[in-house]
Amino acid sequence: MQEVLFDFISKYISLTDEEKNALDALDIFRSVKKGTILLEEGQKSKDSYFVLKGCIRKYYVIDGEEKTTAFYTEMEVLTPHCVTSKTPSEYYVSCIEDSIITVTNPEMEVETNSKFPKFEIMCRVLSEELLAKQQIDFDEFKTSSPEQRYLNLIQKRPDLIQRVPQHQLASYLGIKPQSLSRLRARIVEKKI
Amino acid sequence: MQEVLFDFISKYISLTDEEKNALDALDIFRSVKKGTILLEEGQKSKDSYFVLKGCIRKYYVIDGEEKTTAFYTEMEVLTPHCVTSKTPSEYYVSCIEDSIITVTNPEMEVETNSKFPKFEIMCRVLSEELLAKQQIDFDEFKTSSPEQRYLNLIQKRPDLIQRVPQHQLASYLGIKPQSLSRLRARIVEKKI
DNA sequence: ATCATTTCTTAACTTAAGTGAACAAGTCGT
DNA sequence: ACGACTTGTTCACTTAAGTTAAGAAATGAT
Repeated sequence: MQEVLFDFISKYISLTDEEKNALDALDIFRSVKKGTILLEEGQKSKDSYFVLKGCIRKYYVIDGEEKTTAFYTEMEVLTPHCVTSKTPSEYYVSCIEDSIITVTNPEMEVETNSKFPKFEIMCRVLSEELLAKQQIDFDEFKTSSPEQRYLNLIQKRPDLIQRVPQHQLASYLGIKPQSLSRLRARIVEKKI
Repeated sequence: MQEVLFDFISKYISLTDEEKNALDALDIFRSVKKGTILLEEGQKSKDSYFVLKGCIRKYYVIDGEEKTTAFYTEMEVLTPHCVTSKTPSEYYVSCIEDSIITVTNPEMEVETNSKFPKFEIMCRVLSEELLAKQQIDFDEFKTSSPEQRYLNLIQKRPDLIQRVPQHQLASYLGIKPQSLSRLRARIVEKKI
């Protein structure tokens, strides 16, 4: 499984054997069962998750209702807000498929970054990339209707539609499950 | 005006006189008039903007309609997507008040970062911070109705409601100007 | 295999946003 | 001061999403 991580990293920086060993030594790989809750509301965690295989989801509970706002699949990183803000988490993170992830914390990063300055650069590039992507996604969300957003999702992350329950997809699209169901029926209607 | 920039930077790293001089030497301060278009759709620009005073806005033109997706005010940075993606810009950036901004490009950053490794760290922290903030904003947007979003905006960025035209605010909230006008009337109604 | 739970769909009704148009108020340039 | 353009509001009408509820289908546990 390390290979998947090394391949990912090699897109940003080249790794020496020494660096690979240092990463191995951190013992960051975890195998998690579907349904496992990685982070709960109110918890103070320092852990970031990088998905090597599988899917994790972030959700809020508002007025007793789950509101899913993000899915993280292969090669995606989630650093919960509470890690940087040092406040209790506003949301949950759970595993919606049996998954393999890495679990890291800021201390590990600080240590690795000071030993290998290359990592600092990779972290900056990565978070800048992520920020740029996030901004485009947000813009698209704001400028389109729920129906357009769903059609857009079919184009951009068709896998999600297969692997994720509809009611979780609905809040991801900013609507209610019934609306998504109706909207889907409407689209099929139009095609005929 | 440099002082404003130095104060901002000093929240992240401490600056020596040598470093301050290096920054001065870059000659990055610009004074821009209201209405100036800093970036046009289709353009390939490398410039990032940091607002010291005033307000700039980012907008798309979709089916002949302007869709405003972000405002940047004092102490906020905009690195347009085209800078990192090296593709023509999908959107416009214009100045909606007489403003003072800095204009920088990746070459400057590379140079400064290699001279002063501290800057690399600041850049990472900054973009991580921005990413975290952006994610919270996106989550809030997804989990709330237009009316809640407007009430939220009154709390979080009351200045925007004063300094920005309503029809631009509307698309920022993901709705049409008429809907915002109606929604505002509804809120006033409720208060009485 | 059965029961309970979760997930998804459908329908009727309510509420709010989109649309198109008209008008008033404000701003800008000359 | 004037007209042109921009901005904001209102209204009538259309369309779509929210709500509540019922039931079908799928999933999981024992």
